[in-house]
Amino acid sequence: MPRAADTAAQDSDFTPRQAAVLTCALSLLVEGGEKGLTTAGLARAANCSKESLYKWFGDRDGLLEAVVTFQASKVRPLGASESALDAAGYRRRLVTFAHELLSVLAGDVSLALNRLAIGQASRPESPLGRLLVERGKHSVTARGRALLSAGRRQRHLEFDDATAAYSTFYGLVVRDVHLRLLLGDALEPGEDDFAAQAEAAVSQFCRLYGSQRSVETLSTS
Amino acid sequence: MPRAADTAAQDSDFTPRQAAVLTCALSLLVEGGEKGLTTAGLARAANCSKESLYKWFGDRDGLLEAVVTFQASKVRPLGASESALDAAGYRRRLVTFAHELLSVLAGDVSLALNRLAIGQASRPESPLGRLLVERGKHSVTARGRALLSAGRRQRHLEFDDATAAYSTFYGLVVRDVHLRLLLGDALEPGEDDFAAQAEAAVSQFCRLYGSQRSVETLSTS
DNA sequence: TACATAACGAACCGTACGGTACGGTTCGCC
DNA sequence: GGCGAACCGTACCGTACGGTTCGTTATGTA
Repeated sequence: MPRAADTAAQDSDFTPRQAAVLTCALSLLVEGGEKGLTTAGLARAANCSKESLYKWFGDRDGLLEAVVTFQASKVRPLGASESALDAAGYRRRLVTFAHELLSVLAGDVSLALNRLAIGQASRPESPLGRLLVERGKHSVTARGRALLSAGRRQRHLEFDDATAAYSTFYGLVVRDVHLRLLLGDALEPGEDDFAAQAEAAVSQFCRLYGSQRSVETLSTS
Repeated sequence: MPRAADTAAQDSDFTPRQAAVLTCALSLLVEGGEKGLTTAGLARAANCSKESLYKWFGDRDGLLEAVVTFQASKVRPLGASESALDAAGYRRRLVTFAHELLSVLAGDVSLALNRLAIGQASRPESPLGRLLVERGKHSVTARGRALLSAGRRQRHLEFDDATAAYSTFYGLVVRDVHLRLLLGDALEPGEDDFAAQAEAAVSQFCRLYGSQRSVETLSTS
């Protein structure tokens, strides 16, 4: 009985059949949460046998892990092109990033997977939360830090610690929106206008971190 | 105020015995998450019979609901005294509030209950998340908004929308710390120094919202 | 055509949990 | 003292789910 964790982690590329099954598992997870994803239910919905599920993923934990890995493998792209921009152009880049961040966090699958990982947090032996953070969140964070560092290099921003600066950026953009969505709370009218929220957050961020040269251009919308 | 007294009395509707059982349920919930709270387990741990549980709380959902309202009823206090302060004193009040906010969110029972509510979010018919938000989060939010409004009245702060201002305050203070704690992630060294984090966040907040008169005093730590 | 590999589908098992029923015990009240 | 309500402890039932086994059905290869 090979450890499902190993096989799933090593070959992150699944066969087309497995990918279809995992996609189906994701949709089951979106509606119904963790309780909505049962082995029998997945087998029925995906027209496969439970035997295959256990052969491919080892056990239920392996299946959950594979779902997370599978989803993370789809969100790989977007290696932010590092071109020099003037202050206004750089500001637009920040706004775009903030907008994307909000959109991703508010997405159905993101919410479902985060709920799943949080539900497993009490079980320290199955590090699903860690996995989710490392494969999903860290890549976004890295992109954000790189974007801010590029801004510093081009003298649009001023800060010492890129990590701290990105943390502030994240806080200004996301606030408690992510948590409330996770709780099933509906957004107030206006809060769901992610473009406007991103604009406002970037304005605030630039008032805190904009360089003297650029702060006027950066902070005004 | 008859209304408030009425609801407050109804909230603490539990007999001492029931309160003891609910306290026990909370500790079961802290270790083991939702899976750790079973009717049989609670009956055994609290030395009561399952029959009594079902008599008092109806069913398991009723029990969960009772746990949430019970915990919320304990977090009632702290009706922020509304005294006029100079800029430095007001700033200290903000820092204290931010520190308390972080401490509460990082507490064991808060994390356990938030995880519970998030886990139930996929089931729209049992509005546990709503309940948690309304009884716990809203009271904190209301206190925060009142604190900011007091600051505006005393000309320490300047803003139009108190709700938006508090949202920014929350974002600067909490960032992604709450979510990462919910995911079971450990805080980086330095991040667990809530006093320092609160100081830094308040400095940033005052740079954004401090009045011209007070911004110098408010923003320097 | 004969054989092998893989997967399907259905039946099955053990367990854990929500919910119920029942006998025995304690405690307050008349 | 006697009565009834509340409660405890336990045994029990039905169900749902994770995991296993097995007979059958392709599909591909020599």
